[in-house]
Amino acid sequence: MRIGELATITGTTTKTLRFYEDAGFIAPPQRTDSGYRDYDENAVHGIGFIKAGQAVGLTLAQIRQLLALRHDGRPPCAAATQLLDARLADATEKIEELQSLRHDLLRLRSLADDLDPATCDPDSICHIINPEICGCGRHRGSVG
Amino acid sequence: MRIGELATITGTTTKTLRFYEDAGFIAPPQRTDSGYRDYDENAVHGIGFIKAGQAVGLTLAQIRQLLALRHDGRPPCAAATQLLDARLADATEKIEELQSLRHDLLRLRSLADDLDPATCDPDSICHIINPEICGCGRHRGSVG
DNA sequence: AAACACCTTCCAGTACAGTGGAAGGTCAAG
DNA sequence: CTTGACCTTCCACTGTACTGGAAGGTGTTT
Repeated sequence: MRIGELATITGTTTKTLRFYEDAGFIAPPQRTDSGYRDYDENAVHGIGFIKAGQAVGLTLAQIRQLLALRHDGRPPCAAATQLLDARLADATEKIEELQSLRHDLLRLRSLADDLDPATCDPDSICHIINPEICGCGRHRGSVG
Repeated sequence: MRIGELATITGTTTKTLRFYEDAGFIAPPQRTDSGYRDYDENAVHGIGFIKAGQAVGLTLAQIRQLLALRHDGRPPCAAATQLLDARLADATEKIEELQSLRHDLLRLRSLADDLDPATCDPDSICHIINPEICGCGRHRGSVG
């Protein structure tokens, strides 16, 4: 099948597929006489793996590690399990950070209803968003 | 005060402060005879506002909007409240996504303990991370 | 006078995962 | 024989928030 069809059935774009090939995430496919890429069924599995990895929050760099193991003929299961554990710890931590951020936001939100814009001091720029009352630095990392 | 001192007391770096100035987040300060930046107390408030905004998850672009209002002599309170509401919705949604991701990760993790690497099919690359069993596409956006 | 910390500007690079667009080739239908 | 959909390569760019480093000036201390 050609690149457009593979893009459609895997839910990506032709741009992305060429990018994956250039970056070594999928094997370069056969070519037709006119130079068009000609994929087989395995390509669908390859893209599926990348998407599955992304769905559980792996980066392409991590997915690349797993692919390298498989390429060497070794099952990537142990490495995958480690990455899963790391993601699990990440996700748990991020949930906690977001919950703490959410509490701060709710607090500021009710403050916003109580404060009068007319009493807002220009020097401090804003009396709602303010280092005195925001949880400055408490949500470590980019809590997004 | 000079840039290094301002960096220390605001918890940033001189690089970042020059970046903020270049990008219009803080007013260019006075200069000494030798060309050194010479900040006053208000600069501390300016940086404090930026940090407070970041602490509640605003982007620099959003902080810039609020600064523009203040610059025009208008209190940014109403706009800040809107941004707070948007962040609140964001955070709530992201928490839900992460919780769903976390469940998937736990499921995969226990699967990983049950499956034997020796039975892992090379064509599908990995029997743990797999479009069939991963929540492919269910965690919309970069759930990070 | 030399060492050292600090300051200046300017340009380029980081991570991440692609995306945009130009310039041109291929193939089937009308 | 031309239209339109699809394909090719290649290079540069997106957004976010900085960060690194070169080349050189300033200011205080020893």
